[in-house]
Amino acid sequence: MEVGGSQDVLENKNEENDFEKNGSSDPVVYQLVRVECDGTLVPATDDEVLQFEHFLHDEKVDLPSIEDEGHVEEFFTKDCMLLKKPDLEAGSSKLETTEVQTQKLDADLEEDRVRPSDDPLHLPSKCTVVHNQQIDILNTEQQDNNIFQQDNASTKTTKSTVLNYSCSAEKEKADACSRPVNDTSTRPFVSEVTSSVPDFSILREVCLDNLTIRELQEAFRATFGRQTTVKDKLWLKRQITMGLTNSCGVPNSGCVVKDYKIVGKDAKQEIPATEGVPKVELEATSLARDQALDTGNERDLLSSSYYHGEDQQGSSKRLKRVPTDNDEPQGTLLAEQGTAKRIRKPTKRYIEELSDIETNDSTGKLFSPGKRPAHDEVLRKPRVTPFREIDSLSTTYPTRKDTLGGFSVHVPYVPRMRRGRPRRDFIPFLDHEPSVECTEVQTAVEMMLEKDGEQGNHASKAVEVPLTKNAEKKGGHIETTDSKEVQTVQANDFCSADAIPKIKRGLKRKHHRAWTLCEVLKLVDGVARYGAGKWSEIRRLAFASYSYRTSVDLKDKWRNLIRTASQTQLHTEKDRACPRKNNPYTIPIPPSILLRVKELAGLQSQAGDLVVPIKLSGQSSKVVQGKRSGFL
DNA sequence: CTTAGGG
DNA sequence: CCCTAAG
Repeated sequence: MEVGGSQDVLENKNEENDFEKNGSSDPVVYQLVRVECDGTLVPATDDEVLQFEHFLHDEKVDLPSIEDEGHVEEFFTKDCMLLKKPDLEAGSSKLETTEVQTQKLDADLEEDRVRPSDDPLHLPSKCTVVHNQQIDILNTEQQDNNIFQQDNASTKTTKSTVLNYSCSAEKEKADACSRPVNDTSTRPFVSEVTSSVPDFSILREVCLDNLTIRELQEAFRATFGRQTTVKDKLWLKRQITMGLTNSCGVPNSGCVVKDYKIVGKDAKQEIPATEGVPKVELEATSLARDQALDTGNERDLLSSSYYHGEDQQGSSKRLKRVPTDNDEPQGTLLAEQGTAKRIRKPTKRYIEELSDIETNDSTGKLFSPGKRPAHDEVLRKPRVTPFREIDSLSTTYPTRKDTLGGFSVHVPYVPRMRRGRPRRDFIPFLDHEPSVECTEVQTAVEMMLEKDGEQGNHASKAVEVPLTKNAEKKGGHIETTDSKEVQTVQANDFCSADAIPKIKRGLKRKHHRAWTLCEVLKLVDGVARYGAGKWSEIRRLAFASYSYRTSVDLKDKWRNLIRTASQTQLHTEKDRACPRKNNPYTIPIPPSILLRVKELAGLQSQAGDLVVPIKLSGQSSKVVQGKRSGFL
């Protein structure tokens, strides 16, 4: 069953939009919802979903451990929160850990949600990801690393935008939590993290309740090795506690951490440190449930639903893991090592992103929906699914064939993803474009062949290549990208993002075609006949043979002509003095033509609505001695 | 799709 | 040339 579930992940997701559904199915589904002030959940809008998707995606794909906390934090600060709805059927055993973690996390999140005003950062409405069902992700053929990614991919397809952030996050969290101080596991990031983790031995016994926010933050830092800007005491406490105890079953309040154990101040319960990490966590969780430890209402809700499902799968799902609860981290370590999965090495990107996020966060500058999101979002997008996939396969980008100046070449292909303002700071990917080399030749040829209009039309239009491969994803993702400026979750796009736009750019740019004298003449004539502004007409009638000149081109050219004409006139004499100024590469336009252009321009502007074209039967430039030519 | 404009 | 906003 599990397996089947996993396979159907995507499908399930699609179908599980409605979080009302119970967790009868295995798949874990996250739905993005908005939590209103009153705590009600409202389905997120596409935009919101979009945002989250990115965010989530990032998280999942490359985020390793501990940092998760940070992310979550970010989440909050951004007024977004991840909520998992635990209809619980634990997925496969593997997943379980995650699941459990998730549960806990959710609890935390919920907690946060419940206490909106605690933190200034919390805004009235929030975005929440609801976890509808458990997905047996782990069973998927993809291994840990890929799982989330895959998940994302599938998610994207869904318009409903089901997000499964918690999964990874949870997982990570689990890792973090379970990670013992001396964890020497082979996991790359783990070691890394570990190193950064200050010895919280000093925190072995602490009563978090007595700490100030600042102290808590400090403790947080000590525990997770990273700074936090969260000012939510409760949250901090919980995080810290969890971190120290490797447990997620942390009461909302009144608890003391003792030797990696949580000691309920209220004497409610004592949660054994779950060294077994996730797995153990599960146990712990269940335990907690039994004990009805937490006072949190939301918690109860969660647990109820959560456990609801659990009963069925209960034993089977649970890790076979022996409940050997060693309070000792070491034990945890061993256990961890024994566990095959949960190995995800941090991506550089991830790291950067993370830091970036933090940076931003610390800045205290919550991104304002207005501006930057536009770019960032777009930029980020690409990396999300399609590209990722590609990336993993081979670091190459998809290419398409294009003909430039008669040369057939492969150019990186990227589907057009946005319609918003283009990014300007990208580094031209054009260098790639073969057209450069060909250009000279071609232009030269063209010059000589001004007549044959049809020539070289190939280059002009980039063919819309159906991206079959990315189709699905695109549908879900890229497409959505178009949505205006959605406030993006984060602005850290720099790494992956910028690459995409460039590519696209390069592809699209039409081959440059120098205007020939002949064309200019025709243009001028056309303007004279039909009037400036009738570009389509002119193009149709006068440029019938030059298919590569669009009305826009004509317009642009005309504009340039006017510009040069005016300049030339003024500086005619000067030009002689400074011949260098004349661009040798531009075709010198005979003064006569310029003159005429000028006149026409003047007439046009003057006439205003006197659109009536002046009939110049004669081709000679001089002919047009407009009555008003004097004006200019 | 066309135009007009800014880049 | 590109990209967009307006028609």
